[in-house]
Amino acid sequence: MQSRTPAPRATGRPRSATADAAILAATREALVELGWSKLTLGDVAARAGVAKTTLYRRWAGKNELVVDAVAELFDELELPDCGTLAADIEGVVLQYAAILARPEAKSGLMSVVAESIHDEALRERIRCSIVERQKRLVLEGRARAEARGELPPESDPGEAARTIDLIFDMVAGTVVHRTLVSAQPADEEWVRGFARVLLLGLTSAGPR
Amino acid sequence: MQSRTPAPRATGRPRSATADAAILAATREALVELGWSKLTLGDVAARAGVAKTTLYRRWAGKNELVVDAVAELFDELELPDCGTLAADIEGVVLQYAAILARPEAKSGLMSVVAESIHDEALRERIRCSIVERQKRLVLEGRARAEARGELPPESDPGEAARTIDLIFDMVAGTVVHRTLVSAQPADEEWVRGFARVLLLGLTSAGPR
Amino acid sequence: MQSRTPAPRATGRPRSATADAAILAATREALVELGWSKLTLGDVAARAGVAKTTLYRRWAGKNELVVDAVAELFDELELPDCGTLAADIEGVVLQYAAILARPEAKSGLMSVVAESIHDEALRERIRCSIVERQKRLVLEGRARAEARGELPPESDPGEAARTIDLIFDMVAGTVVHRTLVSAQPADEEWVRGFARVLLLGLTSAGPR
Amino acid sequence: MQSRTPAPRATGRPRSATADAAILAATREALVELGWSKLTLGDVAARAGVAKTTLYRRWAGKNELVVDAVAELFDELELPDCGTLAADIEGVVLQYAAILARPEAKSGLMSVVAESIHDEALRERIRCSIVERQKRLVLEGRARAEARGELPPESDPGEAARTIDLIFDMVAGTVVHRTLVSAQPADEEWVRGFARVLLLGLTSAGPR
DNA sequence: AAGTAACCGAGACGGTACGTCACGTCTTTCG
DNA sequence: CGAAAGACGTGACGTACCGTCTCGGTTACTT
Repeated sequence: MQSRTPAPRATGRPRSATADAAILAATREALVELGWSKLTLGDVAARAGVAKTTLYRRWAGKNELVVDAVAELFDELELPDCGTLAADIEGVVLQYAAILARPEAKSGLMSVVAESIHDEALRERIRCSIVERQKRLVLEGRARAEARGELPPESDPGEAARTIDLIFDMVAGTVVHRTLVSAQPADEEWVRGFARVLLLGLTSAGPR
Repeated sequence: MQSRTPAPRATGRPRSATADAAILAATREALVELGWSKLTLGDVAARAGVAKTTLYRRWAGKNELVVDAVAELFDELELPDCGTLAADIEGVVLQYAAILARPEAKSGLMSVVAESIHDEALRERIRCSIVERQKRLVLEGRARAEARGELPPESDPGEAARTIDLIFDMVAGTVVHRTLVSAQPADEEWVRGFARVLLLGLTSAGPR
Repeated sequence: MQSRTPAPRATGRPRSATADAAILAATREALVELGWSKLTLGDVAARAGVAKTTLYRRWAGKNELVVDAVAELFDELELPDCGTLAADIEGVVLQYAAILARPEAKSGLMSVVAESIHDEALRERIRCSIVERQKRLVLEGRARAEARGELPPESDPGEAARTIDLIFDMVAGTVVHRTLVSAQPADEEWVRGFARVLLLGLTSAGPR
Repeated sequence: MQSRTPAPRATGRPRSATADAAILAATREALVELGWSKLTLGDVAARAGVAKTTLYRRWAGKNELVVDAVAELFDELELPDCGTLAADIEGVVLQYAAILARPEAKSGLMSVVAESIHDEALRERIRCSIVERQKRLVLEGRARAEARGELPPESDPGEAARTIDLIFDMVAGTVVHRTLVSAQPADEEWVRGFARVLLLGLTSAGPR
């Protein structure tokens, strides 16, 4: 969320801090009820009990607002130490699936990603606010696995980065596709199956 | 795609066949230039050299139109027999990636999927027009692999279906995420790495 | 309605005669229900059980159609010989009022007259089809009154024409205004009062 | 005219006062050029240099707008004291004729009256904004004539009202019919003739 | 009896205007 | 001086009719 306000002015009446929270909450609420395309800033302002101008003073448009509203959802992501790599993978997949099961995350995330295709600034904002926050978990997981000796330490840093990215795309992408496109629940059983395939693929020794 | 027209009437002036093609092409063109949110049906009609009413006579709205326009892109999907399962997997992933590299596919697909979250009918339309068409490739690939003896024949049909779905979600989801969210190209090298992990995960013997 | 058809061809299938009547009747019906501005030719065609093209083959547009539909109403105008000038005037005013009491006449007549202000051809059509048909009654009435000796024979033909026109404007205009603008019924009592004033004004000797 | 605005709010940006005048002027201009049926609110808005929405915020539709635009024309009506009843009648008829000679009055007035046949609210609006404003002149004229002794004071108030209404329908109706239906100018000579008949009819003693 | 020309219904077509909605900006008054 | 309220210009929406056109099929005159 970190500072939409370009410069913290000293003078005049300060901006209401509660308004921010109310607006983001109202945005998520509207996202659930209406979806991205039918969500209007006027409606969000009304739900938040705030004038439209107040909203425009803080965000540049619908996309920016929704990114911030959705990003807050990912603040709760955390990687519990389950003891084994397999369990850790299952854990993170389940957490990610839990967030994506919430309709405000589905509508919001997909829509802003779609919009970001034609908007570089938006893409950057998404990466900072949402994507990197998730990738952190993958990094942590790998570090733990290496510490436990489940994975060999990767000497080539470039290769390491590529692997991280691949894992991340596989985890996030597969869960999203299961949830949104196939419209099937990413429940525990499914997660176990997916995690098994993922783990095998990553740990099986094989020629490059 | 097949038949938006609910009933093929016998009487009256028949619908112009060329108009359909022009409209869908114009839709893809506009999708590339403007993206989903800035695409307007009036603009599409103008590009297609067609009246707005003609467009509304055939499609219920923006979403339906875009689904059909994007679905045509997937008609060219085909599974070349590359001789080995590994090569086949690489082949299909590459083909899918090639389609998703086109901006009209990116914008269009993501946006309608996002919209489909709040629209059951749209979700169904997407499944019929786009998803099933892709899943067919996975089925074919599996059948070939079994015929070659690369994969053991699956006796439990329920388990087989689950595996197919998982593979499909992994392939499509990962490619989409790589291409759209991570905004990195799904080039040949990446595809090789991904296919290797996927193949190892699927073929490694292991306890369920 | 004297020849909408520009040239009566000899060959081919002749136009359905019943269609004309059905269309004009449907027009009057629609005029009653909807009024001029909400009346659509498509709706009239549907009511008449006729294709829109059939309608356009016979009339150039809404105005022309309505003029013909309304003109038929005035065919029934007739001047009964009531024995005295006073009674004759009352009679013709009552007849005119009776026609104007019908809503299809009100909407239709006023609207086409309003349209005729910007359409010379339409004005001419109205004059031929409707106005002259009414003026005939005034002429007849005057002739009878002269024959009875109630009015002195007018020697100056120009002056005679001017008087006829004035009477006609007074009768038709006053009845229309009473009925449409004041929205009061032109009942027998009111007609008696109006006819008395009119008769006194016309017969009182006085310097020009 | 007086206040289309249902409630004069205190808060928010007030409505532009100049916009109202510009819109009504533009309406009259368009009425002259196009007539009622070809007049579009979009065109009026463009002429007035105003957004279409601004127009719809103030008026419910074309009819209401035209009534107000035409009503302003009748604000200038005034009864000059010409000294005699005959001169006063001539004066008011001439004034009314002068207004009706303006094409915006012709098209506008006739059309809204025609529309009012199917719209009670519109009829009421016309009565308030236009008709009553004219009837006032008749009342004034009668009062003056009585004061001068030209007309006997009417004891029965019901009969007085009926006479006023009759005179009003005769004056307004006849002038309208002359101007619009007969499409002849209501010039001074014609007015003199008409006023003479009217005066004789009203003042000649006669049995009821 | 066959040919054929004009009719008929149905309905798609390119248009124009509709009246509404949301946008993002602006001008007010109030706290 | 910020915030609410709400009017403003802009532009797309989806709909309704317009008047024209293409169909397949039907009549009634002509030969």
